[in-house]
Amino acid sequence: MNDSQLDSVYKHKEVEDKWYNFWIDKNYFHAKADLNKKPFTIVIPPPNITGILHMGHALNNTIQDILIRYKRMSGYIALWMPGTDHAGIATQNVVEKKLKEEGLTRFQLGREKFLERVWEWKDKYGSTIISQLKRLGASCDWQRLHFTMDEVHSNAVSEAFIRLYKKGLIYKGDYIINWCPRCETALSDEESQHKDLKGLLYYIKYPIKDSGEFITVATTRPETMLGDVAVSINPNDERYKNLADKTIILPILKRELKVIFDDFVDPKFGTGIVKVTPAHDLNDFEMGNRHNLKPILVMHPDGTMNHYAGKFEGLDRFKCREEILKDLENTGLLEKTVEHNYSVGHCYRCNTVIEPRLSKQWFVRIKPLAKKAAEAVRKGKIKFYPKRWTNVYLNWIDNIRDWCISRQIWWGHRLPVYYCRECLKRAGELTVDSSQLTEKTKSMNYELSTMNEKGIIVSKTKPEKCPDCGSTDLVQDDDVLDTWFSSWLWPFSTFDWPNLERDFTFFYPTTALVTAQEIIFFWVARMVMASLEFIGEVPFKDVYIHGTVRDSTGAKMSKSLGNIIDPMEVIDEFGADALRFSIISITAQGQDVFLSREKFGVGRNFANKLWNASRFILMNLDREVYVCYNGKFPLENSSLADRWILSNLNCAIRDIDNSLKAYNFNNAANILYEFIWHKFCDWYIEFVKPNITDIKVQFRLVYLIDNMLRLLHPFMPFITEELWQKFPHKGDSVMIASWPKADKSLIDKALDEKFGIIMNIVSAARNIRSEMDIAPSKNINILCVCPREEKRKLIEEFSAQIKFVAGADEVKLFKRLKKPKKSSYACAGDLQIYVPLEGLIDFAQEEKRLKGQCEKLSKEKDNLSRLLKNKEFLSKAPKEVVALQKVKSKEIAEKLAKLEDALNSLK
RNA sequence: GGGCGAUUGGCUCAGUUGGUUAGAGCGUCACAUUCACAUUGUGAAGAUCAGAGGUUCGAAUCCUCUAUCGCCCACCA
Repeated sequence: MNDSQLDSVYKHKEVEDKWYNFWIDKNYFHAKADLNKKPFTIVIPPPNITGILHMGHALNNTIQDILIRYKRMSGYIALWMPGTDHAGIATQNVVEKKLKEEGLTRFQLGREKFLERVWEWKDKYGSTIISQLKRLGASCDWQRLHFTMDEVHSNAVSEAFIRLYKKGLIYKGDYIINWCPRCETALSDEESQHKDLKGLLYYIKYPIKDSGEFITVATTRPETMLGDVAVSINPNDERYKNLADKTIILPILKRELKVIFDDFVDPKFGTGIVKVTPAHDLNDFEMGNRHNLKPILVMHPDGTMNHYAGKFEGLDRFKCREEILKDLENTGLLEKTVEHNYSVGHCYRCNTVIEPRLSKQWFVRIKPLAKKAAEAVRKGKIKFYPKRWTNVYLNWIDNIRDWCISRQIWWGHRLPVYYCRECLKRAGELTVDSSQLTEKTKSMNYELSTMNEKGIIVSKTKPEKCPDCGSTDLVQDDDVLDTWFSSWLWPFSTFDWPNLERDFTFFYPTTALVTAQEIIFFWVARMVMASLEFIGEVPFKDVYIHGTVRDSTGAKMSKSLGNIIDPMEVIDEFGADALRFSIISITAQGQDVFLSREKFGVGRNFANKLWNASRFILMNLDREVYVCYNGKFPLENSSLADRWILSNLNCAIRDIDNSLKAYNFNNAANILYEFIWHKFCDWYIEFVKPNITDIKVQFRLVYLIDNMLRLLHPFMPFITEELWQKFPHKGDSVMIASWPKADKSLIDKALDEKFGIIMNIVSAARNIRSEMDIAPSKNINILCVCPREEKRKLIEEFSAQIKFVAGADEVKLFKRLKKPKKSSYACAGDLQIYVPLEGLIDFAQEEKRLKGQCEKLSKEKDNLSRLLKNKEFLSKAPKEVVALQKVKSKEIAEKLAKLEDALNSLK
């Protein structure tokens, strides 16, 4: 007996920090380029600094850690590049909220002071998520921790911007963009999330000038009528041909509107006449361009109406809508209101209804980049797992529109763009109508017009003077770049691009990207574009898209719904290993995960089972094993059980490898669960228990545990390290131990069949025991009838074990035997088992039990005989299948006959 | 409007290239605590694989249609 006594329950709290610190101290997470080895690289999807770890992160990072640990053990130089994202709008919102509590706005503070506050906030809270990742066990190379606002990244961002600008792929232009009136910034199309709303369609009468007649237009946003400059009709619409030279009077404002004819208008929708508001609707804007109409912007950036709105000036857009409707109703111009379902964009950060707004913004001309990115995927240079995302990606990228990259916020990478006021003045471009600007927009200076290239200087640092006119009156553009403009460089900016060195050459392109479906467009596609553009290579080879984490009702987990399960609480209660294992084992490839608290019991119980199996072995381990363990499984004098478990171990290794290679993580986890619990613990340990003092048995157990711990380590890093260290082992840590290799020569399916005979006997005996209500304290005798010599020998060999696990006094073997009186019967495979019950037998119960079995068998027999009479089956099915069915049929018939005999002899 | 996913025992999900006995886990029921583990063990009950049609000797699996749920995309005034 060994003196190292373990608790009977695995206590994760005493283990996790200890080993994490140990790994850190040993510097195991650091990946150093080594040309003699192969690289395996993953860049982390950088979590927002505003974020705290949620279950989506837990899933995402567990998957990455599994891959990284697996590959690291397999001999790769495995680099997991960590970092965080500055998350422009999100972070700015958080800090602004805090300011509000102090009664401050960012404008009162000014840009510089405000940014100081954001950095303060970042220093204080920005690393929360990093420490949470550590608790999860993430083996990131923390020496390389990056942040998207670090200098390296700012430099990369400027570099990218300038290169694209010089290639003519970045431009500034007037366009209808998605405007969030709460964040007061432009958003990309991807940042505007469409939601279906039940709304109303308002039919409004517009008077025809000097006629006393009206036309009717339909709109969902009446407030935008204040910006109408025309009404539009399909040129083929016979109904309205007479309106061609008429003038329409805009109600309320009494402005005169032209009538234009445009194919865009669908005669079947509404009245077939559309109001045209080029400053607040994309289609209207395009129509306006086609017909040379001058747009009228009627709102301030904060969504209140400006002076073009006349008496509605100062009202919020929705309040304005109400007032206009009242007004129209009072003047009899509101013809009708009908219910109408439509979809409206919402800000992905604050959920405010997006206002389409004419605005001067910076755009990336994306089609040339997208073309290459589509090609790379079509040619198979990048593969999606599961495959179906390929089409989603391609569909998006084939229909891509230019990317609006400027944001009117302060937290982010400021555009590397400077304006020469002198040049702009001379070009007449500096035309800010200050009466239109609120305090906010004034400070942002955002309407500074720069359509003329002259006067625009794109540069990483502020130039001393204008290269054209020599003026020193230069100002930097106030806007910052979309957060994703730094994210899309992430796979190579983390390698200090454009100053690429050894590490880059070694580790790039990265191997796999693990992410959620939500950001395929935001991030995945754009990284592909950026890498192809700036590096000339794909950024990664595999993209694994995992599902969304939902609660048990299927709702997406979110703070606002209050259905969050906090991973930190789960780690406290169940342990990090339990969290990791549970979430992985229930996540089929690419399927959404439905979580509830109870599900973490699976992992915890599994950890405890492993703990106790190890405890049992450790309790019985001789010192000699510690001294002499050489990592081998002693095959001399090995039994069927030994060869069986060894075959199954190698089978498991092979299948786990295949599963991991195919990104089937749940499969791999379940193979381990099945092997460790139901093969190793349930059968193997039970079978070696009688011989536990045998040193060879101990070596074998240690070998098996050693292998299991290695295989399980990527999934459950903490408990495997804790146990591995307690067992005889070579090396300093399981996390750098070598990954087991499957020895296919040891895999033998015949062993399963042979060992299955033993298992069947035990199961049959247990079944009888249970169904016949035989108390566990009462021992039984098992009479085994088996005509075949070799099988009898086999059973003989294991009689001690069978006795042990089935609670039998004796296992007697017979070549032939007339059914003994007063005994219960069972068939186990092709052999028969009797358990004499000496007066204890309840005939009625036994009859019922046997009849039940008979029924099952005869159904099966009927099915098979029908099949075997089917001529077409016999002629068309492969010979092997037919032969197999014949054998089966014969076996079943025999079994059934014997069962019926047993049943009859009861009477 | 277009696309995708799901539908399998009470619940949550597996199910590789079609092969005839559809698997787990949780839950349920019964029994068990001298046993490494009650976070346990043993046994049992429980599913005509959403529906219809088709291909095939043979379909949970392949095809078509339908239904329900969910997601994504889209410039439906």
